[in-house]
Amino acid sequence: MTGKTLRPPMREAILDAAIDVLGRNPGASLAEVAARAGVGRASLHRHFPARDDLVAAVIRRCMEETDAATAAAVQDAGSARDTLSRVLKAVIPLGDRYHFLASLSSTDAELRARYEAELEWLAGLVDALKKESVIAPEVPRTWAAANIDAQIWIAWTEVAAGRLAAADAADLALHTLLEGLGKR
Amino acid sequence: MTGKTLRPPMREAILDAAIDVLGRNPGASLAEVAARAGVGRASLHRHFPARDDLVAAVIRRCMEETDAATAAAVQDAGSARDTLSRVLKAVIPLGDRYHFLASLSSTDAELRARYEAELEWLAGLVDALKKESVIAPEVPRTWAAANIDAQIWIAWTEVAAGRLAAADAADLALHTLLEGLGKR
DNA sequence: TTCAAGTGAGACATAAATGTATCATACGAG
DNA sequence: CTCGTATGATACATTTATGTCTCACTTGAA
Repeated sequence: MTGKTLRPPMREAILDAAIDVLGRNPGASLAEVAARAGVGRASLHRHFPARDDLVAAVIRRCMEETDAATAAAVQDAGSARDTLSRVLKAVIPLGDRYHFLASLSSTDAELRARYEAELEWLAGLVDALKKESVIAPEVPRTWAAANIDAQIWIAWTEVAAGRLAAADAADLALHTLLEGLGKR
Repeated sequence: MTGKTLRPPMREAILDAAIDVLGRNPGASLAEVAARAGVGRASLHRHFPARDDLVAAVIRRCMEETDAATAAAVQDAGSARDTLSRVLKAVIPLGDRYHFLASLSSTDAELRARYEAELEWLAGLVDALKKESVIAPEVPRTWAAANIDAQIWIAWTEVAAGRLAAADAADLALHTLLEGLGKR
């Protein structure tokens, strides 16, 4: 049948473990990643010959996941404000993935370019929000963008700690942004 | 005379370099720190025998600096809101120091305890701000505290990047907090 | 000038992570 | 059952960071 996507998805298990372990401690050893994945260290090297290969694969996977999660939120028509709301709801559950991208320092040119494109898109959303007077015109672009990133991270942290439900965290993040950046 | 505090303050230069280098990359080598300080690697080891000694000294120094900077802001009487304003103005220029403490994982019990005390104090300030109706009662304590930390970091980043003046960044951070956490 | 203390440079030993190779085995397809 | 593939365990070589040590040099004080 599918014959390819079935069978022990060891590669996926390693990537999940890497996000978890390297997300907490970027300097963690590959032995720790392999142990977390319940896999031998040698097997890890079979799938990812060098450490950089693993890191690049993790970054690529995080990008794909966040892209997939936000695709629907972005495509749907509507105001920029609604887009922001949908993006927050979609991205906050992937906070650990998103955070991995932010603390990224890959030498891979393609990944760098994709990340730059993401930042550019966020800046564009900020501009659209200003046009709708959702964000005040005198708020600097970078200030607004940094605040959106921060709210995503804070919301995910609170959810991961079990202190908030995902939906509540998204509402709180949206409200904090709209009031914090909107009023003058 | 003083004979001790004068002369090349090499120790201070090393600590400054460590904040800079380790702040950007916690896994950086001591050779990088020594090079940034313009000092031989052997000399670094004379002042800080082991890596942990350097890290602990950096953390201790960051705590002392932030304590000193906030001491006046905290002692002055006034509303919690004014205290928050003064603390932001005082701490934002030390954003790199402050950030070092947040991303800390020292095994030193004393430093851990001091850090816990700082978090406790911040939580207390949040409570006081709620009593003054500066922060809405339904905003969770941890949400508010995380937002204060985030604004300090964002403000420092913008100042360090040359995109904002320190005073403007502090005003922006205060405003973002008051509106974001205050209105319902 | 002389002397003591501190420094830089380099050699050195050690520890840890990384990457490679080998081998026995488990597992699924045929 | 048999074969081929992938895995785990292990050993190994290599690299890098760490920490120690020595020695020549500079500097400031006596």
